[in-house]
Amino acid sequence: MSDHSPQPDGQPDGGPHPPPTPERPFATLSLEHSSTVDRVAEELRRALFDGEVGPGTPLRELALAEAMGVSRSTIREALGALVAEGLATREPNRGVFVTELDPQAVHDVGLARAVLEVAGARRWAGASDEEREAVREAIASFRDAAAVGADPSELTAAHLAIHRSIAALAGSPRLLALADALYAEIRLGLAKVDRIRRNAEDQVAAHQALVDLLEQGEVETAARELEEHLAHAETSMLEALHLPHDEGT
Amino acid sequence: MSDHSPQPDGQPDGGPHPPPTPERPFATLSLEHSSTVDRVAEELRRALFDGEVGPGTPLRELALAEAMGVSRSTIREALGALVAEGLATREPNRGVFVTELDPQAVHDVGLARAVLEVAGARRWAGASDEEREAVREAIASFRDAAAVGADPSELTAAHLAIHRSIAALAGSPRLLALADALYAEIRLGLAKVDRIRRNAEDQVAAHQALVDLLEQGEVETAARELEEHLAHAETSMLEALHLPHDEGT
DNA sequence: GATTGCCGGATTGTCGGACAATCAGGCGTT
DNA sequence: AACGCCTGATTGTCCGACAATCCGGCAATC
Repeated sequence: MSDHSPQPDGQPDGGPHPPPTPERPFATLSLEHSSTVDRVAEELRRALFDGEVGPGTPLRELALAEAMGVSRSTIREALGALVAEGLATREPNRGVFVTELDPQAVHDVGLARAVLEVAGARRWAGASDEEREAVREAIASFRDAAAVGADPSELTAAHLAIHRSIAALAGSPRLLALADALYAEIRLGLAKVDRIRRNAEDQVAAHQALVDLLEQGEVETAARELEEHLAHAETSMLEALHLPHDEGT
Repeated sequence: MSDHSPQPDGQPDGGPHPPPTPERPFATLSLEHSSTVDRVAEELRRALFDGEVGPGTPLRELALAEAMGVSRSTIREALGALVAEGLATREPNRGVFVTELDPQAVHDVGLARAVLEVAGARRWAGASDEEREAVREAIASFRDAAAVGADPSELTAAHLAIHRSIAALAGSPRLLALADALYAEIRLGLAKVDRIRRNAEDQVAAHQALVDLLEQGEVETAARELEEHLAHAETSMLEALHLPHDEGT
């Protein structure tokens, strides 16, 4: 929860820069300093999300250092970041391991999601125009992705982007940062079992219906609908995790 | 968000160990490994909360290393932890500084608090007995502290402990971890302006009334009451931060 | 045969030193 | 006053080192 928007990759912030004004001529310019640690952490995240290293796998400092051609110190710092994001777990004097999602953790993530997203949905009317528009755009992207039959991982990303935009309605960077961390954990759990996706078209329709309710001011109905949707998603994810017989690559 | 309970000191978890059973004879035993980094981080937190180093102060690696008699690497790691908790901010190539709370940040913290605590309050009936009991105990402690006229910092701690116990009602470690981070930021902001506390007895009564509502099942009323309380707390904190003329020491 | 004691390899935790890259501020030049 | 340059301070990253800790296996013990 450091810079309060780890933005674990995948969902672009959407917020374009403010236009330049006569008094502030270069307001559009910005440049992201990328430290080595950042790049290492990013690469590790990618590997986790792509399922290249499964839950429980130890992340050895020396091995990683040699593999990525950087010093052990740098790896150590990057691992610290992953641990802080919940993607990995540090066991003192034993090392850090890719986080394993037990049913309890899945439930907790579901619970936390519900609180954040319902809070966002309830604030639909009070949110800014940009925030509401972001939700519509997220749905549109999801619809497009489903239409062209994108791969499961892209569908998942687009799907989560919708929920993220809903959580963003609350207008709190800190809450959004937590939501991002939760979505990252979800992606971690779904890395290897993405195929379980049901009919994408149905999903699009369901989410569209949800937003329709919001647009019509039926906030409470939408909130209940959302909670149900999330409860369903949770059991669905539990099933997926209980059938880890994926047989070796 | 690593172990999901940084427990930034102050509020003990309250949850005692599960009793030993015939099959698990030593369930009560546990031992906290304290690494050097942990202790450094803890000492830094203390210094921040006690106002020994004010917001905006740069935390120089070399200086800290020499002062605390540890290596720069260790300091660096500890600073990373503080940054991850939001207590400090890292500016690339410039160093890490004690976080300064601008009005916008205060508002965000207030917003996030409201979401988390209201969510907890709404779940009063659904929470476990221990969690409800924790709220009552927190209030009792606060009352005691007010009665014996404890110092402001202790009062603040006891006060926040109440709100923490309410957030805990939601039953989600992840949400609670975020709440802890928020309380830590609040403590940071209040480090030097603790005296603004109004009549402690009134505060006790107000919180007692809130819990009474919950006990009576008036959840929605309690939720509204709580939101109002938090909004008030926010403006009160803003006032405090706008009068930083603390002079001397 | 189960428990205990001990050894060895692997890995982390911490240290110290080193150096390039970057930044802030001062100083002189134009 | 704006620009360019230099210097000192600080960070980012690297390397090598060593003790502490942990795991596993093997031998000794009851």
